[in-house]
Order: sequence, then structure tokens, then C-alpha cells
Amino acid sequence: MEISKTYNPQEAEQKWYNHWLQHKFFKSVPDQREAYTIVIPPPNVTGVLHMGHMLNNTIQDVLIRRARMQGKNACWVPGTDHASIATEAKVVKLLADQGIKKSDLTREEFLKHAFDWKDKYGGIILKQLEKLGASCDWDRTRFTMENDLSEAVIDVFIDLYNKGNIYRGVRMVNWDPQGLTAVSDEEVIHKETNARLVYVKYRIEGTEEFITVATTRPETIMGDTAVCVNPADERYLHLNGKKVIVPIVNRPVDLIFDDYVDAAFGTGALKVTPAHDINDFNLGQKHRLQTIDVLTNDGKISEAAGAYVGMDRFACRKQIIKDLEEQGLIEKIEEIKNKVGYSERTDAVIEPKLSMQWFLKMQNVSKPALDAVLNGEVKLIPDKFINTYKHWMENVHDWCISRQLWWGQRIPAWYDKQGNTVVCKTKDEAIKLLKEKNASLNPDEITQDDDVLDTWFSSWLWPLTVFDPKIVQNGWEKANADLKYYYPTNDLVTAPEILFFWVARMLIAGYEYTGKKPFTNVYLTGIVRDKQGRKMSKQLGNSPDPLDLIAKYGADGVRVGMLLCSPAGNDLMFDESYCEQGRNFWNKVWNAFRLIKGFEVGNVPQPEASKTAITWFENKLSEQLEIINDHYSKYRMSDALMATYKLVWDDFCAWYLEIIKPEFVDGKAMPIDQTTYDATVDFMESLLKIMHPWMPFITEELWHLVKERTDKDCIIVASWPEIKAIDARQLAEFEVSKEIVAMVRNVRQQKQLSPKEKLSVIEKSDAQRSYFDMAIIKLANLSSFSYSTTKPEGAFGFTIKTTEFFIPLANNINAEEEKVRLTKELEYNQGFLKSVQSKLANEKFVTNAKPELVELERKKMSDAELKIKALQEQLSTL
RNA sequence: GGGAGCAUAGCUCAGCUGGUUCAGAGCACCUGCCUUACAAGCAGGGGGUCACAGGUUCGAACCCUGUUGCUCCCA
Repeated sequence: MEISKTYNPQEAEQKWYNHWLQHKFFKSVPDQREAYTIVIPPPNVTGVLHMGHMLNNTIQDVLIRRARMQGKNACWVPGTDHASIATEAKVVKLLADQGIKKSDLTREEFLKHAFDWKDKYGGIILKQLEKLGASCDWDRTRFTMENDLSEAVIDVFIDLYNKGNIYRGVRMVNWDPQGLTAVSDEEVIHKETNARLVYVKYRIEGTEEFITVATTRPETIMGDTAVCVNPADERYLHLNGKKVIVPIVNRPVDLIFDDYVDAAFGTGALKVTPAHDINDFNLGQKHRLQTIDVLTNDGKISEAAGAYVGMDRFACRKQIIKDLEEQGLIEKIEEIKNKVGYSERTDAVIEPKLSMQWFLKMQNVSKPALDAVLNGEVKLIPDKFINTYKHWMENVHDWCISRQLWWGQRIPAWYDKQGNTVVCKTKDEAIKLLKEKNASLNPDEITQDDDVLDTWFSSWLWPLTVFDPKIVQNGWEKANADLKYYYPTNDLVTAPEILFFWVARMLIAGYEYTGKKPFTNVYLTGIVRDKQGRKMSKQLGNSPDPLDLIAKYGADGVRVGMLLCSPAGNDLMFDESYCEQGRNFWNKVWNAFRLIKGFEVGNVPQPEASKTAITWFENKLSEQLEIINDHYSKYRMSDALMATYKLVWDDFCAWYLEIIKPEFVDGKAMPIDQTTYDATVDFMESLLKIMHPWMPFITEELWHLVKERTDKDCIIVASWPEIKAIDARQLAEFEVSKEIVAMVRNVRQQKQLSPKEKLSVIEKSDAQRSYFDMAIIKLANLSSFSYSTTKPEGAFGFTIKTTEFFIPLANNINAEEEKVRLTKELEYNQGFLKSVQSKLANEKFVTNAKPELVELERKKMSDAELKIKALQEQLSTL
């Protein structure tokens, strides 16, 4: 068969992905084997593949592919998340483009549009995952708004409500004036911004005196219902009992005293706006202040303000400063930096706002989830996140779970006109329950809560409901076969950003509904940043499109590129050159294969060099496989990859293949013996297996090219190589051989000798030592490797460990140069000896250090002495 | 304001329980090679005051204290 000079990724990727699908290699059904399960962090149904997904899903695919090869029943469950705010915003915009206003639609009509949109575009990101080789069990694809998954969400709400863990109340929430909904604390991103701290003068009622307050939010002045100072602040003591006049609206309000106020900040006087600041709200509760909500839901000045009505909040801020200035009520304006909350979803400035919302009492449910991480039942990787997790869980706030949206699971709460509330699944049930509270109930007047639940309130059930949507109703004892088999899942791979949003809450829900953890290991990836350390984002335009990268470097190249630079939990400074390195790697592998495939097997005896190379590489393979397995077990992905890379490139290609490669005689390649050929193909197969999780496509391609195979005999389901007994002595001996070869090459370079000119090496020894002599002869292009106890004339001498070697070079030896080189080496060794000697002369070291350590030092000393003696002898003969 | 983490070669990072004169890898760089698997390659080479200042120890990149710089989380 003709082998193409270069590998064609596009062709192979399509071919093999389809082949895998066709043979259902990704599919998992429960059986007798050990399960290995990952549930995907469901991407937003509105999303398109970005570098973060690329990283995250590549890691999952590496883990799942290796588990599959280890003979486990590997199951990777894919799916998408309905992402209520993001999706609703997208659909609203799309409708607006068609001239349809959301407010003109009924809830049902809107949802129909939304589902239509989802059906049309919602699968894009999953299709994109296929391009990177994701071996998900697509038959198990789930979506968080599917009927049965949604029903479970509703069941959970009802259950937690009945347990007394969910309540409804008026609280200060984070209001997104663009998304027109409340969002949870976790969805607010605090950014440092430049702000103007405005010093506004409030007149003391009945006097000409003023008190100055400093504020960054003058547009809320109309909502002021007090001015507060610290009771210990002597500047204001004389004003006790006075009222102050709120500017613009000229409303007299109390001057109150509370040690909450920091006398050192601003002027020490605080305007209190209970409707628009959480701290002010608390002060208002304490001092029984009136609350005046001066903002509308969409961030405009409300009727209640009595001035600037209908003006945008930011426009009003400017205008009011101007007006106050005209009235001479501005003392000064300072430029300061302060933190402003932005909506994670819409990037609008969050408005603290009083509103009626549903909350989950986190304290009541979070304990098992905290304990699990602290006692190691659930592992966070890297473990530095345990602290962060602990801190959050111990200081957890009640979770605002209602969202003023339509796209999501509608809250199953029902109200009558009299203000009674019941929580249950259906209207019929609600009627029955409400009748118990209100005998004269008119069933036509009951209404269901308009709001939906936070998306995370559905995705926290993900690891449960993807397997058994009825788990909440049935409980663990009656869980279905899938859940019993796959749950708890093994590894979760996700971003640290959603440790609280999602991971912590999945743990809570897992323990609440099964009494078991949802997963054992949580691998937290870093954030993909650009070379300058900036987070990759659409706005900055600094993010490459993963699909473009795949087109350019092949999926295998990009996978390798991503993982080469991705330490767990640390951000990665991504640069395209990593993908280039990945591509170079598969190219190397392709060419190694071409070499092997090009061998002509003949009836020739096996060369001694090849025989020794084979036993060496057997050892090397096992040695490195052990290291690679260990890296995997510690989730050190880039280390596992690098060890694989070096095993293939350095050990196999640069050393092994160079030794066994048949020589050319008269421009014609000599045949290779059958034994060496077979061993080489076996090695290639083992290496392909080890590479497969990183580079699934090229390894599958080569798996089928290296040998005739059936359609079903695929590397994706081949078994992970076994570690055999390792002969450490032989491995060490080969390292010495490598050094000898390197030394000869070095001498050639220095003396400008052609690689074609044969040299010889003499080892100063009275007996043949090395198993690898023939390999050395071949690699260093020697005429002979021999042994002698005397130093030949005109030879280049060098020492490895304690053994001396000589390369006879006749006239090519420059005595002066040699003297300098050897003297330098001698000095180094003398210094080394001295340091070892002083260590051994130190009584405290000898008595305190571990005995084997002292022994080691003694060995070092005697070795150094031997070496020094050898060097001195060499010098003396020059 | 509270908490956590990081600082090692030009870049990205290893360096586990302190113990070789220990400072290491990959990439990048420099030099020489189009040697019939691969120039997306081969061979060779240079490069670091382990952020800074103290301390503990026979011994510190590693442990302790402080300083500086950066990052993240929480309020």
C-alpha cells in the first residue's frame, strides 16, 4: 500500500469519528464491568465552542478514552443547559428583530418561540464537540428543560419547601435592569471602576447650617429617608434630635446615630436610602425608616421619586449633580475607585433592589457537602480550592432562586386573592390545598407564580437526573438501574469560576436526594488567557476560534497544544505555537510509522544491536508507562502528556529506531529481520495506545495502517498497555551508552570531523562490560568499541561516572586544548570532593542525617577520588 | 476591608518528605547539517543571585518572619 508522505487530519478525523459512531464505541450500557462516568458540564444551549470548552472537553475526553482502554465501562454523558437569562435575552432580541414584542405575547406563545429557537440552534455546540473528537454517548444527550428533567426540578422545589427550606420574602436582591430579573449573589461580578464621590450639602432644618454627605449615587437622593452619623463622632453631636432637609425633594428626614457609620470615610455622614442599598436597608430596618423606591425595574427614575421621573439612572446622576451645583449644594467632587456589581449575564450594572423573591436556606442543606470535601470523600484538584470552598460554605447566604423570566421551570406556587400561598405540582392540587385555608375560594381566581427558577436550581440535579429523572420522587432505594450503576460518577471537569454556582450545589443536591456524593474527583481547569494574560473574550477579540485551529493544526494537534500548557487549577497562557508543537508531534509519529512501514523484511539474522535495543526499549516503555500512569492518577495532565511525548520522540524515534534502522549499502536499504520487525510493530502499537487519549484520530488511522485489521478492531477499544518487570540496571547502562554516543558526536562537532568518518572508542577496563556495544558502534558510527587497560597515544579522553574512555584521534589532538579541558574538569571534581569531604567531616551531619544518606556521601567521595586520579593520570600523559 | 495563592531560563511550567556541585523539562534562541522516515527535521550549544531582606538548620529553591510585585475569591 502506498503511504502518503503527510498525514491528512481532516480526512482521518471525519472518517474515524463516523466509524466510531457507527460501531457505537461511545455507547455505554450497564454491565458487569466497573463503571467510569463523567457528566459533561452542560454548555449553554445558546453557546458556541470557545477555548474554555475546548480545554475542558479535551480533558474529559482524555480521561474517558483512557478509562475505556483500561477496560472500564466508560460513559460520558453530554447535554446542554437552558441558561434562562442568556437564552431568553437572545430570543427576545430575535423576536424584536422580527418586530415582535415579548410583552405582546402570552407566556405559552413566547415559550413556543423559545423552543423553536432551541430546536434550530441548540445543538450547534454539541456538533462542534464532535470536531474535537469528544467520545460522548450521544444517545444519552440531555437538556435541562426536557419535561422529565424539569419535573424533577419542580419536585425538588416542592420537597424543599415542605421541609421548610424554601421561603418567600421581600429582600434586597441583585436586580438586573436589563435582564429585568433578580440574580443571585454569585451572578454579580464586582469590577473596580472610576467613580465620582460627590459631597452634597444637606441643610439642617430650621438653621442655616449644613451637614455634608458623600455619595457615589446622587441619583438616589430622592429615596433618602435619613442621614446617619456615628454616635462617637463629636463633630455632629450637637445636631442630636434635629432634622435635615433632603435636597431636590426638600423632604425633612431624621438625623440618626449608629456606629455602623465609619467616621473616617467621606465626611462621616451617610445618606440612608433603604430601598437601594443593602446596608442602608439594614439600617432602615433597625431605625424603622421609610423606604422609598425611586427606581423602576428597567433602571429609570420612578414616580415615587417625585423628580426626574422617567429619566435613566445614569443620565439622572449627571443631571442631578449639575442641578445641585447650580443650587450651591455641592461642596466638592472627588475621583475615586470603587467596586460596582455587574450582571454576569447581561453586563448591566446591578441595582440593589427590594423585591419579593423565593429563597433557599442554604445553611439547612449544605453541611454534608461541606463535610464531604473537608474529609476527602470528594477531592478537589488541585486541593488549594478546599479553602475557598470551605470559606464559601461556612459563610453561605440564602440563595435567591426566583427569576423574573419565562424561559425556565415555573415556580409551583399558587396564590389566592386573600394572600394565601400553597406549593404543589398542579392547579387541581392547589385548589384543594387552598380550600383548606380559604373555604370560600373561587378557583378561577387562583394564580400561579409568574417567575421561573434559577438555571442552577435545575443544573444542580444534572448528575442525578441525566440517569434517573424520577430520583427525586422515588428516592435512592427505588432508583433506576442506570443511576445505581453510574452514580456516584467518577470525575467532574469544570472551571473554578463555577465552584459555587454549580459544584457546591450539585454536592448539596446529591447528598440531599441520594445520601451519596455526585462525583469523587473535581478537576478544576484554569482559565484560558492570551499570551498577555488577558482572559479570552469575544469583546477583546483575542480568542482564536477553536474550529479554525482544528482546521489548521488538526484536532490532535490542538488537543496536544491545549494540554501541553494546562496545569490543573492554574490559568493557561495560550498561544498558537503550542498547537504547532502538537502538529509537529503528530507529524513525527506519522513519519516514524512511514519508516517502519517502509522496512523490507528479509531472511537475515538479527543484528546484536537490534536485539539489545529491543530489550532496552521494553524496559523503557514499562518504566515510562509507570510514570505516565502515576501522572494520570494525580491528574497531572500536562506531565502525563509530556512524558508520552518524550517517550515517543526521544526514546523511540531518536534512540530505538536509529539503532534498529537497517543500513544503506550502495544506495539500497538492507532488509530487516523478522524478529526485530515484529518487536518494532508491537512497540509502535503500544505507543499508539498510550498516545490515543491525546491524539485519538491519528492513532486510530495508524492502528489500521500498521496491521491489517477488522472494522471492529479499533484502538479506541484496545486495551491499555501493561507494565512489565523493569530492569533498572540495564536502563542505567543504556544511559551511559547514550553519553558515550553524545561524547563521540560532540568530538566530531568540535574537531569538524565528518559523520561519515569512522572513529573508535576504547573503554579503560579489563573486561567487556557493556551490553550495548553494538548499539553504540552503530549510533556513533564507530569502527570498533574495545577494551584496554592502557591509554592509547594521541587520544581524546573522557570520563563517565568513574569509567574512562578514549577516542584515538592521531594528529587531531591539541595537547594545550586538552590540558585546559581536563584541568577544568579536574578543578570541578576537586571542588566537589571538597564539599563532600567537609560534609562528612561535620560530626553533626554524620550523626543527624539518615544513615543511607551518609553512605551515599561516602560513595560520592570515593567516586570523586577515583575520577580525580584518572584525570590526573590523563593530564600527566599529555 | 477580610481571605487564599503565586513569584525558578526569553516564554510556559516541573522541582514530592530540606540532602549529589541541583538548579530541570518543553518551546524559543545560537551554530552546523536539504545524512533516502520526518527542515513540521537531525546533531551540537549557550542561558537562571530560584522576587528581595533576615532567620532556623550540619545543610534551604524547599521551613519560619518581614518586604515588594502579581493573581484570584469574598465583603
